[in-house]
Amino acid sequence: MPRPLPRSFYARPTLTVARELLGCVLVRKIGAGTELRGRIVEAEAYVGEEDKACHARAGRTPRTDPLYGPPGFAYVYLTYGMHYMLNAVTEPAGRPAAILIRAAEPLRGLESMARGRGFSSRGAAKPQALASGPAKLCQAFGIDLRLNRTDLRGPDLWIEPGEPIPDPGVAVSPRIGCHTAPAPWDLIPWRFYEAESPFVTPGRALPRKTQGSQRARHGE
DNA sequence: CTCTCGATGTTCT
DNA sequence: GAACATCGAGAGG
Repeated sequence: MPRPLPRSFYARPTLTVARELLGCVLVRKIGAGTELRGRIVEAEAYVGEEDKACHARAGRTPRTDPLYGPPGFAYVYLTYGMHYMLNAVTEPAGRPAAILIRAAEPLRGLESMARGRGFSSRGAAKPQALASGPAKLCQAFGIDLRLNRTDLRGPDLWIEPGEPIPDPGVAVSPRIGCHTAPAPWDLIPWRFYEAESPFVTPGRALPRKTQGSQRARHGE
């Protein structure tokens, strides 16, 4: 039974929603039988036309239109010509904002997720390789453009409440992949993730401008 | 382990 | 034309 978060959950400040989305459970129902479930462990906030890393920085266009719509719906788009990204629209209608769901801890339907990721059903795919990044998550959960504008109360895709993660378990950092946005939007710490989780985006060398070794040390 | 590069198509300048 | 909310393969230490 879908027990989705109510629309009022999303109709709040995006930073609050992003933080509280950690620990909630993303559910994808495919056909009659398969139900994929994953615990959200990483999310990023994109807020308003003034946020120069947000797609809405270019104003309302056919692509960004869902961001201006009512909260609690999906905003799905294609990037790099091959990867889909899943967002949850937030804030009251008219204010463009959303949360990028970046990573989840697989709970159920791991075999189907591995298939979606292109792993042969023979080899045992590591669970932390299934949805540890926004494009991987979409592959694992079978999310593509057909789910753009989908109601996040189901029946195809929804998010349920989960066990809340206490503050000490949550870390923040700049948003990943926003290094070309003008300051302060490139460094503003609007990425939220579970500090100790092995299911978040793996640390990678960020495309560096001219600096040498500038590593995002976290955890501790 | 680190770093570089190419895939691939839509959107924006 | 360039950029792009990415990923994985391959080269090198």
